[in-house]
Amino acid sequence: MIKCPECGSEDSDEDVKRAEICCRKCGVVIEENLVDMGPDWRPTNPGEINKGIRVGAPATPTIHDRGLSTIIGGNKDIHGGNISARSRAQLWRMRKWQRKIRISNSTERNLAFALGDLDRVSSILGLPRHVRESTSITYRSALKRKLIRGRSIEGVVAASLYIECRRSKIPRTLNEISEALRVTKKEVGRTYRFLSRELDIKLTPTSPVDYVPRFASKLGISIETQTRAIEIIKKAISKGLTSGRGPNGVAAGALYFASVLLTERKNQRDVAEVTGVTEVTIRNMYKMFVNNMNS
DNA sequence: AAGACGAAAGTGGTTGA
DNA sequence: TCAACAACTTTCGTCTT
Repeated sequence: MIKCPECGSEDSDEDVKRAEICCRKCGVVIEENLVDMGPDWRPTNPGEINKGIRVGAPATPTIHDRGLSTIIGGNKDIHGGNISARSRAQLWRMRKWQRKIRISNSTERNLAFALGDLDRVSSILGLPRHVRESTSITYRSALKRKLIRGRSIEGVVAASLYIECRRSKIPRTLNEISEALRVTKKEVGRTYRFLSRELDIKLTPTSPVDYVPRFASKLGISIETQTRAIEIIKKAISKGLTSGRGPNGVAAGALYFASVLLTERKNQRDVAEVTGVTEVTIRNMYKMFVNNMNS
């Protein structure tokens, strides 16, 4: 168990889904971007589960050929000795063809690029592995259905990522994703709607509640205040005040409101900064909460 | 001086004819 | 396809602490 650097409590909470460890007492995030320390092998097919096979890389959707290709090695024989010029030439030709076959057509090349982007971005955003994998699966099906045509690779990666984050209930805002991938927010939004229609993916609207823990820990807001913010949001939802309003705006307003109520006041600029909405929106949400929550 | 507040105009997306 | 519309942003001036 890890000791919290803020309050010294040893009661920490490991959230595998969000890849975070946070303190149960004060809510501070102790560790972010957890690395899965489990074994990096796993059965590559159902039959192998029982056999307990422990070798070989797993087939992973995050590499364009699922990590199953052969790599032809260097110019030494198995004893470490040199090999003849003729064999060397042959090896060279074999490698050449291997490369060509591995990334043979435009589809494969596209996938290789896309998965590279995905890898980079998901580490920037600190996303757990399962999101990365399901994103690459989504991307593959988009590719197979020829939905990439006329769209940028980054745009479709961004959209797939956005979809999978929402599905796994660890939403990232359009802002965060578009920034990480250098795609405009507009394009991500458009592509995301297109994909969800074409691939028949139905998403439940994001609940502002899902944003609270992450925003709160970035702001250094205590668990009590977080809990209060969540209560506020739930109450607002049940009164129908949130419909049509951006979930991150609602989360921002509720966090600000809660921080004022519990005398842990944060300034609007900081809240605006981490939640990706403007101070004006926070004020509007705040006003709305104040006017409607005194019952 | 920094932060909070509000007004007003602008922007991008959705909707319904 | 286009105009109306709501949500949100930008900008800026004023008030409060």
